[in-house]
Amino acid sequence: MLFADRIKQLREQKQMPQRQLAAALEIDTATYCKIERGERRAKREQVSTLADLLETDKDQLLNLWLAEQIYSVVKDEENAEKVLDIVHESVIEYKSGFKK
Amino acid sequence: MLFADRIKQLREQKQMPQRQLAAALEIDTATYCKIERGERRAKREQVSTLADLLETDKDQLLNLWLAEQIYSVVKDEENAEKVLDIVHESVIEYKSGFKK
DNA sequence: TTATATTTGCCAAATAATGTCAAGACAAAA
DNA sequence: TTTTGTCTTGACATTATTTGGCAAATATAA
Repeated sequence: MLFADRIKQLREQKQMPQRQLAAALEIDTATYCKIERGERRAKREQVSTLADLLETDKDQLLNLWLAEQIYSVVKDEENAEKVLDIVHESVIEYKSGFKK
Repeated sequence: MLFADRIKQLREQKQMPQRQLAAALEIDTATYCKIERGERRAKREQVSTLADLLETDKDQLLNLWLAEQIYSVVKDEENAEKVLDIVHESVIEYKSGFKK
């Protein structure tokens, strides 16, 4: 489950209306609705705010937020798994000090 | 090695000037230069054209092209690997028929 | 019904991406 | 040094994408 589904799940668990979250993010409820349905992307700072309001772990939620962005790149790709492997390799190389 | 580095490597192996590839892609050499340096993103169709000119496998090059896009999302992230794992999971779920 | 919540479509504004031009840097000759 | 060709950079205009709001439509309750 990625970001959009997750914040919806959390919100429903807490029985909060979208309106309340939208207000906290200072956006229209329609916009918030779109974020929850994956039609709009939340901003990074908004993820943090949401984690607070929904009382969930910031890092975990941020990971889902990032995952959703990546997913949108590969979701229709035949070789999605292979591509992810390639990136995984690059991340490891990067961390091992082979910067840039 | 991701897309940008790879096309540069191939071009140098074949000792072709950027000018030649730029012409084939119908873009300015400056633009091509930026693509090769990762400052601009090639279009999907351009990847195919490049694979032809550089005589390399299309799918493989396309994978690198996708990888580069993903990498740009997670490269500065602490939890890059974890995020990739999450996406990997989602991809598997998707393929297993749990559409949408 | 009435009230509240969510969703949708459309629009304008904001933001990001793209490509070109002109100039600069650089190396290898000549 | 001057020339030639290649590559790179920065500023800028153009284009494309994203964003959020509004209003209307559709649910969901009460």
